[in-house]
Amino acid sequence: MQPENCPENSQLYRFLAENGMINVGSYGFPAAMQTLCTSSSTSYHNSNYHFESSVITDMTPQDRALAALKNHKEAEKRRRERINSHLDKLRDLLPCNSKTDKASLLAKVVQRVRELKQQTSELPGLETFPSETDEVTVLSGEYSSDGQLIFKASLCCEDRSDLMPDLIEILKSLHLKTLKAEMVTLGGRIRNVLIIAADKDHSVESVHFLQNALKSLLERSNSTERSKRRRVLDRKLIIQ
Amino acid sequence: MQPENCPENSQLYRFLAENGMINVGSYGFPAAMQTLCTSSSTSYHNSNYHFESSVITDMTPQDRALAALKNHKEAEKRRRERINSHLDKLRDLLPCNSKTDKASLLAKVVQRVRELKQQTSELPGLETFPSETDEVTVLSGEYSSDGQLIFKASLCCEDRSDLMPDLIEILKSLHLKTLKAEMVTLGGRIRNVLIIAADKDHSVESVHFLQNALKSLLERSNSTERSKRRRVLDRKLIIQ
DNA sequence: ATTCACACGTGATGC
DNA sequence: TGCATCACGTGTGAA
Repeated sequence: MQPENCPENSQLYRFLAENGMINVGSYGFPAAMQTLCTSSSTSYHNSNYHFESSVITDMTPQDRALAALKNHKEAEKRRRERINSHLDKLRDLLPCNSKTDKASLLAKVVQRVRELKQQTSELPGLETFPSETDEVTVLSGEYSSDGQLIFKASLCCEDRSDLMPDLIEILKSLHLKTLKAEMVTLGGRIRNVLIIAADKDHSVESVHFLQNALKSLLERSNSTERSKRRRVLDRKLIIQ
Repeated sequence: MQPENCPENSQLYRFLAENGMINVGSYGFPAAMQTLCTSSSTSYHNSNYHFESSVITDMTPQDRALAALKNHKEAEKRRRERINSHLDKLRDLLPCNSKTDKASLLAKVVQRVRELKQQTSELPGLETFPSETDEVTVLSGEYSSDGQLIFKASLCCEDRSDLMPDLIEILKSLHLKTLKAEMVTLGGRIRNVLIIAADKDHSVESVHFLQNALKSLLERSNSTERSKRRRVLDRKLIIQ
């Protein structure tokens, strides 16, 4: 807890304060008590203030504006704190001391994630079964003799019945041909590994588009509630 | 390239501008050309103004202040861009679409790094040899029958002659006893794995302090130039 | 004295 | 409308 940083120093604040808004501190909503959540950073429950009608009706437009401003200010502060707390966690996780730059820290994180991603993808046997974490991997691939770009795409997520139609639709819309497909499900999760051929004309863009499309596909999977997670038969299917 | 964001909207700017500083755009020093570093994503080309010496000598204090302000503004903008570009890279690396929150994105990153770190630390055989990436791992450990906390600490970094003395000094200052030590070097890099006992009184704090101390040790290793990287004999030493 | 990184409060924008 | 996020310009302290 650092001492309050005296926003009264601000010219604008002084300007407003001198115009008769004295008790700035008494207005405004209480900042929603933020409970520490493990990872997802977003627990904005209990924004339930019950205030009497008189409080509302007594608010002049100026008061409302000031209250909104204060609210906004505090919300922004909470947002910063949330982001910074995650950055601190990352500082703990990576080999760097506590006073490294935000930018350098993030650079290290990028590097580390790339490395780890590569390491795990190189591990034999781990790739065949679906993992517990969602994943989209699109490797750069090579050009075949006739100029087509051949590359590998992998998608690991919760299984759902309309996943394959969506996937097929995506591939069709991007004019991508599936040369080989490997599909493994285990415990309600699925891993798809596709070998794909892209037309020579827009091959690079297609790869990038595909990556984004797969990610949004995956987001859609996540937005559907977990409670619907039906138990499906584990199956392994290889088309080639 | 978005259209200029008209800082003239700002009240302060307007205030300054109305006091006779009309041609704000023509003043200002060129931002110091920032050299491109590999990872930091910053292409700050073409801020090349070449001004005659008269320009400098003609600077009134007001001009200098304005120039400094502009400089500062631009530097800050560059900093933001640097950070955000790293965040964008992380967005590409993780399974999330391009419009996910900064905070949520970072939460995912934390989760991912934790997972990957755990995965790789569980892999047999990979841990014995020093890796190419610097690493500090301090596992939580267990309490022995006499109340001491027994835990494992691992440190992987460039080898250097005064690493061991530093390490010993750290352990001594934290009142930690080394029960078992394993040291493997390969190609100028070293991996230390220590089994450590902490006094019952400040065991938890000691673990945390140790982690930070090891990290700063590692930072010191990095700050010494790589050119001094002497070729040392690979060795494997186990004390127990 | 200059540079650098950070936190802050604010306006804009989206839902 | 209110409540999110974001980019921005600024003040400030450390090297």
